[in-house]
Amino acid sequence: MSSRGKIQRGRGNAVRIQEVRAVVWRYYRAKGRKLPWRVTHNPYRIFVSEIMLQQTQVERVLKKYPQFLRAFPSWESLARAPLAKVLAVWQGMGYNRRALALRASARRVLDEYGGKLPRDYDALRSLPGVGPATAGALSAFIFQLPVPFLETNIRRALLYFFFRRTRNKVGERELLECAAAVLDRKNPREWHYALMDYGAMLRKETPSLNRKSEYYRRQAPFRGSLRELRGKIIARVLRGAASAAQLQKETGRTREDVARALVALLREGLITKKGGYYFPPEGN
DNA sequence: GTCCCGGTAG
DNA sequence: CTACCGGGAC
Repeated sequence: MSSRGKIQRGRGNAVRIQEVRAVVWRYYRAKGRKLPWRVTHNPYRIFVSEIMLQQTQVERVLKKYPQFLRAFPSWESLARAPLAKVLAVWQGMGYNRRALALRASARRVLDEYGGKLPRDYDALRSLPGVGPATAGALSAFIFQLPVPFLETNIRRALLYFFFRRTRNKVGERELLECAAAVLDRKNPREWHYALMDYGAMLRKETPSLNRKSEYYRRQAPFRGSLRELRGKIIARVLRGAASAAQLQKETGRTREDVARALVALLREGLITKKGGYYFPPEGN
């Protein structure tokens, strides 16, 4: 913590932390969101939701989540599913590599951990598609462990509570220390739900709060990007095999762009190629 | 049309 | 640090 940090030990700060907790809990009791992945304790279901929620708004996940769980209700069913099927169900979520990572994680949970998600943070962190935010969320939501973590809503809430008058950018370390300080160790699961809901509320009330975070990055435009093209190619190939020429014509993009996208998608295993035609990934 | 929102991996 | 998706707000 920096010298002017807001959460150094001391009587005043202890009071401040109690106030923050009280505000957050009060808001949660009144306006907390009842989300499908919050009413379950099934590790698989919570794991799926956390992968889906990466870089993806709650409203979109709400739509896809039940469909995905119907198609793949367990670690086993997901692990055995053909990649093409998983990608097909995933369509609309964006960032298709998450679907690969999700199935790969299911396989590792079965093969390495006998179908039981490990409690250990580093073991979670080593699963494909699981970074610090997701590992922390899984620790809290599945295992009720007091692991502080940062994601966008938590970041926003902490900036609001502890750095509202600060002019400078706030670093991740500082924010993580705040997260650890306010964490209610009696109930980490509900505490993080509450803090995230508070942050989500702030987004509507005070836009752009997160720009005070060092973590904040402005995004490259989506229109005309390779990302957009990749998504289109995957969606197209799932409907039926296509040649590069077809893909170029149908997407209206340059041959170079199409070639670049195809090479990358092949390398990542999101498509396959046979006799000049591109297909969804092969079975098993 | 332009901008905004959101974690992980290489 | 950069690449990865898509929908919704303005």
